[in-house]
Amino acid sequence: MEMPKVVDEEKRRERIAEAVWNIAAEQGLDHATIRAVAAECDLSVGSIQHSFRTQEELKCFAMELVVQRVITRLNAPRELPNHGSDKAAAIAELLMETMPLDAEREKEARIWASFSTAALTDEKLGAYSRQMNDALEWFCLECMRELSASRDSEEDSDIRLEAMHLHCLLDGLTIALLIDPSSKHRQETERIVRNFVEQCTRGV
Amino acid sequence: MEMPKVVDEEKRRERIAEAVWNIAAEQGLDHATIRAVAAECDLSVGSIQHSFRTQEELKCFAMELVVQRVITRLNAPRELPNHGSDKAAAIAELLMETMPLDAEREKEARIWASFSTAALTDEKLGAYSRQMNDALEWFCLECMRELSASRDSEEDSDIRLEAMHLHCLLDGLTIALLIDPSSKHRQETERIVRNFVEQCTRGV
DNA sequence: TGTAATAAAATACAAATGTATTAAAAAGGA
DNA sequence: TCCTTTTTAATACATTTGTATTTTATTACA
Repeated sequence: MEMPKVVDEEKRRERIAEAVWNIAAEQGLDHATIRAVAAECDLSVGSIQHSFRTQEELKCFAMELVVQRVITRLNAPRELPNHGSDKAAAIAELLMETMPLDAEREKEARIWASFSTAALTDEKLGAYSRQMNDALEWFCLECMRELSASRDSEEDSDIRLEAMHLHCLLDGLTIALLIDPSSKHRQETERIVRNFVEQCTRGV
Repeated sequence: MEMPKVVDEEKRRERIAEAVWNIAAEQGLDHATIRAVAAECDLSVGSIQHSFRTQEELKCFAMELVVQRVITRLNAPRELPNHGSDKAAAIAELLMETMPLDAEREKEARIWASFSTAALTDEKLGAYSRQMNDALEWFCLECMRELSASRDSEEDSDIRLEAMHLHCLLDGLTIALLIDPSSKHRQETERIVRNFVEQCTRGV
């Protein structure tokens, strides 16, 4: 007497959210109107409305999902070489993967930028922005702990500060690459990240 | 037979542009509709239209003006102590002034963030974004040159890279402060900037 | 197969928005 | 004071946008 529920509602919602991402990356979040989103994911406006009562709900979900995916990836278990320069190199690679060095990650970074900026003037989105920020900070902290493990124990507050330094550096490098994604700029980005890691292994 | 021109047209345009800034900082650039701008600066829609033919023209001018003012401030001639730790401290102060550590600068940073993000998907604004970026990069480079002047000459390319590092760090710290402007966060920001300057004076 | 429930699509509609047009007001010289 | 020009205000209008409403199509189960 009930239970039609043919389509996977959650999958549908994610598909719609991804359409929002596409538009946000290519035209800015403010262009993600219901109709534009419907066109982007080949659905009718009615379908979108069936999955999301209001546009606000849709935008929140779209940001929640992107934050959740980023966090999942940052928290993914990893194996690192046990010691020495191998480990440092591995961590540098890890950090590099967060940078928009190819088209796919550039798109992700553009999505991040548009939602983060929107979050500055939208309290609901602000919560997700802080979540994402915390996750990245934690990720940087883990990296710093790994890097400083090899050398004489340092004050934890110092490591925290260096983690925040790293975190901000990554954000800034990301922005710089979005503004100028030239290959020269990409190379400089790589060198800066590697230098940072190298300095950390040497202790300062 | 001509020349009424009572009001200073340029002043008027700047006043309107500043209204755009206010709205961008408080609600996001997409809320800066003609009517909202008119209300913000107590003018009629007709007056705005007299000064700016289209909304696009207004947004471009508003960004051009903000970029121009930032650049002017960055390029302002300064006197620095001649040598040693005094100079380093002065430069740290200089850098700190670019951070959103009070309400006024936080507002400026929010304006910067909204326009910069809009510039990612608006080619016209993109030009101004790159201008501002170059100016900040140059400013950082000057700071790094001052800091490294005291110690053995370094490769210029290394200094350039450190300048880019500093530049990105400042951008990232700015974003972090916009997301979490707590006083604890502000203190951490100050410590990171000072540590950076100090490390530069020591050479690495 | 038929029927109740659900999903999708189409339509409707009010509010907002950019801009063009028109009317009013203001201002400086003759 | 009057007249021409400019500025400001008011109005009009076509689009766009969010959302509500209505229709149509689909699906699972009896």
